Amino acid sequence: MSNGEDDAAVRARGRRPARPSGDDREQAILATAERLLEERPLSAISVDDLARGAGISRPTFYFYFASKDAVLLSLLDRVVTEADAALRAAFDAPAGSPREGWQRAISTYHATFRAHRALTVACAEARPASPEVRALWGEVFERWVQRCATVIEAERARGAAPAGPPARDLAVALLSMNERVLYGSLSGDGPALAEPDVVPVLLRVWLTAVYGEGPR
Amino acid sequence: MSNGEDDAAVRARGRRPARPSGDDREQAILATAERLLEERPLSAISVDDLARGAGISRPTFYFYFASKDAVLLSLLDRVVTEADAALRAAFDAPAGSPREGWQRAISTYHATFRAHRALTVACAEARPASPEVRALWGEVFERWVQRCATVIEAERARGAAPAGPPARDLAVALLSMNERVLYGSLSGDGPALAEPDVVPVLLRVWLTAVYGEGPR
DNA sequence: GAACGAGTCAACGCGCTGTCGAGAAACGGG
DNA sequence: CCCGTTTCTCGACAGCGCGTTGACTCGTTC
Repeated sequence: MSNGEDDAAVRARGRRPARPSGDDREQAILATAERLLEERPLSAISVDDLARGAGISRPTFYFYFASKDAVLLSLLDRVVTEADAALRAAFDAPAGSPREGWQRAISTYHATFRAHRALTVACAEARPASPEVRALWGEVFERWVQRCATVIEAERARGAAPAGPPARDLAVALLSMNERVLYGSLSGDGPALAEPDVVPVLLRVWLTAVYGEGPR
Repeated sequence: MSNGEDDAAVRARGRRPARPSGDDREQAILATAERLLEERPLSAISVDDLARGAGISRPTFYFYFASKDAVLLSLLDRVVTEADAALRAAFDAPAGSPREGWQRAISTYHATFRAHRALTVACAEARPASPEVRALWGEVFERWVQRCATVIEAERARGAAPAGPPARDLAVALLSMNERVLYGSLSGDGPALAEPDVVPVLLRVWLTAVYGEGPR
């Protein structure tokens, strides 16, 4: 949800009514996690690594986070909020044709996650194992699906795009493509698109899928 | 590679020169793995579960497989070989237009992996952690990319498809879409396409991407 | 019948996770 | 100024899953 409640509100009402000493530790853990993720996957990072990196002992770690995954979730929450805001801005930007809107959205999506490569890859890999990560990602994905579907329907309504599969289905397929292609290109695993080619190729597929005639 | 060497050749030259008793155990382990994967993810299945399910003790398991992942790899190898053969057949089938070829290929892809839902999902989830799984999947993926790229180039050469991004890049993007959409629909996680909609929607995107004009 | 190799398992060591209970350190009211 | 309360800290424990070791059985082979 990226509500920030699990972070801020709990902080306010529960812990830390006056003293600000332990907040640093929490930040230190997050920073350590981000740093270690640059060099190895989450599965190769133990709670002990995180704790030592933050200058505390392992049990103390559990005072701040329920698990390793909770740290990742907290990190993901920030990035996802950032991405969502950037994406909303890209869509709502007044200037240019709708096609330029797609272009802006795809570049923004790509740029945001590329700026947090290690975290993005780690989350993609943790998703199957962590219900929370799955839920959080599912929510933003659903939001983007709806946003895209709305735009597609608007384009169809004004006659700019032809009829086709349900706009929602198209959006799911295309966003899935973005996700997988981006992951491949960031993780460097297997056959992947080279960095500079990612956006133009994705854009091309989006444009033909949205504006192209179906089988004639 | 699905070369079968790690399975068959090693079997022939190393172990089992005469006695056939232990082969059943190996099959029992594979069968147990496939059965247990129907009900829970690989991460929730221990080597002990596999061993007990096959009626042997845990150390004995290691006589047959190097690890849990090796079992999965062995299972994946079979499915991937099957999928590759089916896909090759779909492409090489003489009848119909090239567009029908795409349709056959996508349905075949979908049908094959759907028939092994649990295994497919497990492999997708194990891929980040297992270099062998990653390598095997990477190989078949690359093979499919090349096959698709070849067809796209042929279509362009005969004037049926317009110029566009490098055929290889297009193939990577579209196959990535297939992979992610199929995984989503099989794992039932997050926003996904409903089973019957998967093939038509994917096909539509493929056709517009390959045959549609780019931004005009 | 000795030597060999396939197959089997109890027992071990390791690294990881998460928890418990006993403290130290800071506040807040009497 | 002391005392209870809350925040924070960690040593030590319990448990699980992995992969290995070493010894033991049993059929085969020479």
